[in-house]
Amino acid sequence: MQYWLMKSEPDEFSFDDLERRPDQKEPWDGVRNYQARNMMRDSMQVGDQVFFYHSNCEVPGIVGIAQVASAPRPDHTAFDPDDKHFDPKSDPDNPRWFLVDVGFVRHLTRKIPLAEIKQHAESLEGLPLIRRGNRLSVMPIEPDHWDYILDLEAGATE
DNA sequence: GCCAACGTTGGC
DNA sequence: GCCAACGTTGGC
Repeated sequence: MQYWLMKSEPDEFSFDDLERRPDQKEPWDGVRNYQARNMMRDSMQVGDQVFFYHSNCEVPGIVGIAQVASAPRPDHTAFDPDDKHFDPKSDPDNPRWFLVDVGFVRHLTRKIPLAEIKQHAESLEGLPLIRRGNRLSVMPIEPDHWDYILDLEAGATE
C-alpha cells in the first residue's frame, strides 16, 4: 500500500465533483509533467490511498481521501487535437502520457490547510508539498507523514 | 495580480 | 550540451 497526494484546482475539478460522478471515479487526464507521469505509470497500484488537495484557491489544503481506482493507461486527451491537453508528440503507438482513475473515498472532517501543514514542518520533514518551490501535481507521501496528517484532521496535535 | 520557482524549448 | 527565453504553477 502506497500513499500519494494529488492536486486539483477546485474551479477545474473539485473533490465534490469527484463525489458527484455517477461511479465516483475520474480519469486523471491532462498531467503533462514527466515526474508525475512516471509515478502514475510506474508506481501507482489499485487501492493506493490519495490525499486530494485543492490548489490555486482561497485556502489551499487537503480536503479528502481518494484512491487509485485503475491500472495506468495512456492519456487519450493527448491524441485529441481539440483537447486542451493535446500533445502532437504523443504517438498512440508509443504514448507519452498516462493516467489512472481516481476514486472517491471520503471527505475529511475538515479541510487541512497548507498553512497548518507548514506549521508542522519539523514532523513532516521531506514532505514534497512543503519543499521550497514544489510544483508537482502528483507526489508520494511517506506512511508516517500520512498518519501524522490524518492525526491533524482530528486535531490531535494542536 | 504579483512574482518566485521550476520545467521545457530551441538556437547555437 | 549549454543556457537564455519563455510558459506554467500556485501561494500569497
